[in-house]
Amino acid sequence: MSSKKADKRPEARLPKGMRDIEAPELRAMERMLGTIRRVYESYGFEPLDTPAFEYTDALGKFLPDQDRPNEGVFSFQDEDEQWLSLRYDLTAPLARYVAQNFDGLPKPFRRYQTGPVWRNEKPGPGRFRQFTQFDADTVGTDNVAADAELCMLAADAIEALGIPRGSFVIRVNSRRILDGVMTAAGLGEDENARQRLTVLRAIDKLDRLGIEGVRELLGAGRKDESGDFTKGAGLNAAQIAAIEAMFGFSITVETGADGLRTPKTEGQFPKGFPSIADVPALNEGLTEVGQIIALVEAADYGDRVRFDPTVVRGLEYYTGPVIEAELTFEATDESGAPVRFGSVGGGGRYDGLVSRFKGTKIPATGFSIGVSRLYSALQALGKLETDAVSGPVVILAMDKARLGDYNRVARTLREANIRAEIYLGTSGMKAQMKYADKRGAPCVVIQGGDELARGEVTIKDLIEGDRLSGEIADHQAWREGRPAQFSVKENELVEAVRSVLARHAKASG
RNA sequence: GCCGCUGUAGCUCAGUUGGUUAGAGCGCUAGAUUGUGGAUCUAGAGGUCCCCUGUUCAAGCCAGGGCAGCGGUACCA
Repeated sequence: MSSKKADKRPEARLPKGMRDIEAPELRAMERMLGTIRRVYESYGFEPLDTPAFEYTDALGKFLPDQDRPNEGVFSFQDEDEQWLSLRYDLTAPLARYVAQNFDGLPKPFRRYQTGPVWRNEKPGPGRFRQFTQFDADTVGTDNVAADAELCMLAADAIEALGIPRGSFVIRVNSRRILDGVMTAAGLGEDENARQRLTVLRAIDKLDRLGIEGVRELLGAGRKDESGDFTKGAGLNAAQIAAIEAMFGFSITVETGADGLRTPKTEGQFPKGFPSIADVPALNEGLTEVGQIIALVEAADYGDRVRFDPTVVRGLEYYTGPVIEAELTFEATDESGAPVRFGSVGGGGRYDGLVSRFKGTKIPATGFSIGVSRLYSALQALGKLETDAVSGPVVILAMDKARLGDYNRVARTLREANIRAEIYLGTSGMKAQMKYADKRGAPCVVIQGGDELARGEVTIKDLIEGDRLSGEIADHQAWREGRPAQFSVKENELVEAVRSVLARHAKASG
């Protein structure tokens, strides 16, 4: 029988696409962020933090013809009716910060930043509405050395996290190459803007759908397994062949007698289309990617960074080189099904983002790691020490009148750098033992009337006790035998606890 | 947004052609055991059978509508 009162109780539940992160993951995540931070710091980037929300117009998310914030971002109105939005990445707030503080900043300005971002989209497996990014950006230079550096930074960060060389690749392309190819294919005019977007989306899906699927999307369209039809770009066979020709473009680096490296590009369109040298955007794009490849090869990153004309990235603001960090190994999930991790980070050059706020041109380039995705990958690779922190030593509250003494015991352990806590509940000894077990305590400290009278403390090694329990079937014997416990004088407490901790550190290491 | 699948205890699930008081395992709480986490045994708590409407003497089961979750797809700064 449910009362009306009960019906009014709120349901304890998470908003969809949100999640709680508990101690083991939180600790592993923090170690991971520390590793990435050290790499970013080593390249000279400075930390910056900005607020979770910004004025919506500063984030640049207005629909062209509507006075309301775009869907996809969480927005609300301030008391003065101005629209505010939760940040959906860390780049837009950076652009605002740089524009606002431009005169006082060193140029180029280099900063790193991590924190949660929010997107109001349908959540999926491994996709949440709140997630963490870790960005490094260089603002105020159009030097491709900045883009090349980001490729190396990405490789260093991923490797520092324990992903071995050969299990990941940093793929580089340029938006100008894509634009040039589309121009060559006859899609350069303004009226083809929509078609160009469709073409980019189709190319972006090459790794997932294969060449056949991309052909369908470039042509009439494609029907997926669920029966849903995706309209294609409507290109003719010759145009499709021209786009496909791009997949064969290559860049090689030649080292001359003087030790200087010169990039050499190769590729050609089918008959009836211009040569690549005759399309300015394409030429510039290949040149800048060639320079990046030459720079990373000179620094011995050539095995981890390579040109890939199918990299597209976001459609909205990239203007030059685009980079994507991809994991190339496969793993299996709990049910044994294969999982591909794919992209764990990306970025590129966005020359228009800061300029939105100022009249002058301020080029910028950046790279962003998708922290949660990378975390799942590390987990699948077994590169996370999730149990690196053991539970605290639990001091049993045997006698309430003696809480003062127990506090002294706790303090002694803490001063010796040992995590320790007094049982703070009100239940009896049995429940306290269960509590210590559940907390993952390596041992408990027992000081009841017997020990007090002798000036001693009893230490029970829970891990050793658990092991011994396998050999004891009879509960009476288990209980009365008091396995894995011993008593020492009060002043030997720290030493005794340390010996227990050391025993298990060895056993697990 | 579109397509498909699934909704029964905290979790995983069973539930007969529609038939009385809806079950199991695990988990949880307590006792056997007043100073001992495991094992064993016993007991207990825990249910809007997703919601609404309909069919029927009778609905967890049938029909219609809705909602939610999952999977795929689209979009993704």
